[in-house]
Amino acid sequence: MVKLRDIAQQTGYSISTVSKALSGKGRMSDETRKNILSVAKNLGYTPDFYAKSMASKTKTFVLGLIVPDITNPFFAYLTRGVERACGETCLLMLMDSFRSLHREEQLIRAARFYGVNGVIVGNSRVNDELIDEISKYVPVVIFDKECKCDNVVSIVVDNYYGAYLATKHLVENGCKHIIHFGGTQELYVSLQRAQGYEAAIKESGLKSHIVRVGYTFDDGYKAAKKLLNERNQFDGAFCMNDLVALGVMKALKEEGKKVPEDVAVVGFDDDKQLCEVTVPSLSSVRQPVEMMGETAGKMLLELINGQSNTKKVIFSPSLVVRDSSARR
Amino acid sequence: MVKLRDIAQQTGYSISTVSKALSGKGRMSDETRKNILSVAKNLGYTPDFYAKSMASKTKTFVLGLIVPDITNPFFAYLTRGVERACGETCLLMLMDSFRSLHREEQLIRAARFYGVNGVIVGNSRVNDELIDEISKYVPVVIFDKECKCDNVVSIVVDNYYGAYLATKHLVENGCKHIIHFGGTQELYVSLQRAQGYEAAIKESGLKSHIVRVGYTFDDGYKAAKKLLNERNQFDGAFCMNDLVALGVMKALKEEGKKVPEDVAVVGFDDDKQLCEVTVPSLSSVRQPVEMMGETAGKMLLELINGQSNTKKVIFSPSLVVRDSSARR
DNA sequence: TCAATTCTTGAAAATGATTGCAAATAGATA
DNA sequence: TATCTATTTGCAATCATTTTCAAGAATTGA
Repeated sequence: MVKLRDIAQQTGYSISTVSKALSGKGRMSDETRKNILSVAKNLGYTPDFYAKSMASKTKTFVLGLIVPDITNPFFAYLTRGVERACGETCLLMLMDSFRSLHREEQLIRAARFYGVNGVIVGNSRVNDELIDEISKYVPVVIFDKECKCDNVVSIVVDNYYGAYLATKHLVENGCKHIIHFGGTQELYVSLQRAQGYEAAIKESGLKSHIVRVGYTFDDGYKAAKKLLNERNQFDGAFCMNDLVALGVMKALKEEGKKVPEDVAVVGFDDDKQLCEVTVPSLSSVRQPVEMMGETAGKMLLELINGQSNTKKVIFSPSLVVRDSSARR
Repeated sequence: MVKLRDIAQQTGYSISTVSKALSGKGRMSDETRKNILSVAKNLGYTPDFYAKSMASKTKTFVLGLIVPDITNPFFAYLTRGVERACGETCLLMLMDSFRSLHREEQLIRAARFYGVNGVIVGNSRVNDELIDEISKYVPVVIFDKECKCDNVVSIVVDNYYGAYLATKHLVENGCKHIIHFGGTQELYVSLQRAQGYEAAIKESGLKSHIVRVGYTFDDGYKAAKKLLNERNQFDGAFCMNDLVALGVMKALKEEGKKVPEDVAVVGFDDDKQLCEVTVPSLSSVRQPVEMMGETAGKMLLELINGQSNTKKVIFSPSLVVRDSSARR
């Protein structure tokens, strides 16, 4: 491990001169600097991060981002947003809890020991106590959850509004029987979306019909299959997420229904890899994930710098209309 | 920021005693320890990570994983594999270079200062010099690249064989005119796949037809569209990756060709989110990504522990047959 | 009561860098 | 030659912690 001392010995200069030569701060003859620089390069010198950030009081920021499942595109794009907020000024440490509560707790605790100056927790099931505890030591930004703690900023999406938008869109496209293929009841997100759906339905004088399905392709497929076999008539489907929507579409196709002519379908999440690639392409409610990530990063940096002006940021989703619901 | 000195002043003990009390290492009276601990808690003391890890030269057992694009499912699953190798014994630090060469270099250099004991570099474009340099200080595992350096293990996939498998499968399903929708020529991976395709074609006495396309959905779509408009006849398509395959399928559908009846299609990468979700579901060549990640993690741990027995690990891909190529 | 032993505690060096200030050197001017 | 200025360089303190070693206090046994 090459240190300043080694370079000093090689060149015959003092440690401080070497330091100044490398940082470009001190004044010295060109010859000296050139000499030192070349020796440093030869020896393959790299500054010790810890020593450096201890000696100079300029903090090098490391932001920690904890996600439940990195293979989920939602979190992948979230990551990208945070990264953008980091820019060149700080590094991002991404930790995947793999949906394990235990691991998530472990990671949250570990974060503050690994030189992390702040933590972003994406969509966590961790109990509030842990967040409270950790936020005493390290600023925290958290998704889809609120916290009274000083050091915490919440970032949420208006799921209600997104569901409302999607349903309204189906109504405006002439759908008369719109089924909501929803998630399980425990999840707050599911509840919000179901309520948004109901509001739009009621407003339009239609009858609401909610099926509790789940979150996977299979969940959507099976539920739709069952409904169709039971001769349930419907001409619109607002689905919990894109995967469910695709499952529904597959069932429809198998049963000889055309999308969007017979049944219009809208998903949620707007996973582009999925929505734009299928035939027909899938309409979906888009959350501005990347921007949310960027905002999270910015908020966290503000918190770290002690300028926490905001407690909560709410994002509005928008509707992306593609072929699966374009009836006209 | 509360430091040891503050606790020392409050309690009247020396800094070193305080340090020992907190770390639990030194021997001292219970009273002293209890006293120090409570004051530390009151003041909300948190150890300075930098000072700590500078003073104690202890290993942290954090593995660094650098990927070019975390939104790419391939790397997301790779990550999952590495995580599995980590288990409970070490933590994973994931860094995304966002396909920026500059950032990748920055990350590789930075890695060894963040308490990272080893680095896994996924699919890097970084020049070998940097790898050589960094591997002097920290063990490295690298994908799709080889390196003579002592501290480096390479992990590669037999792309040639994968392409061969896919093409052979099309032949066995009765295809007579199989087109390869390939990637650009620069990429080593593209070249290997094209060669595997050619070998299988030659072996079967058919005529090879390679179209240099690219890597995106649009690339596949446009190329297929063009071929069909030019009245090029083909009944089989082996594509560079799944996205290209889906593009080709969309073009086929638009031109009234049925998959797999008129044209059988096979992709590469076996991105499940894509392959299983489309209609028809897409046959694809599967790389054992997750296992590759796990192996990478294990290799790295071995390197760290100084038992580097292996220099290179080659993985065999396999073919996953789904509806898009199932003719019988 | 004295020596031996154990327990508790603190002084000080080390970690690898930064940085203000002083010293040394060189060149220029009187 | 002495003085002054500008330039170049290095000393030493600092950062927050760990850790070794030794000193001092308390306890034990004879």
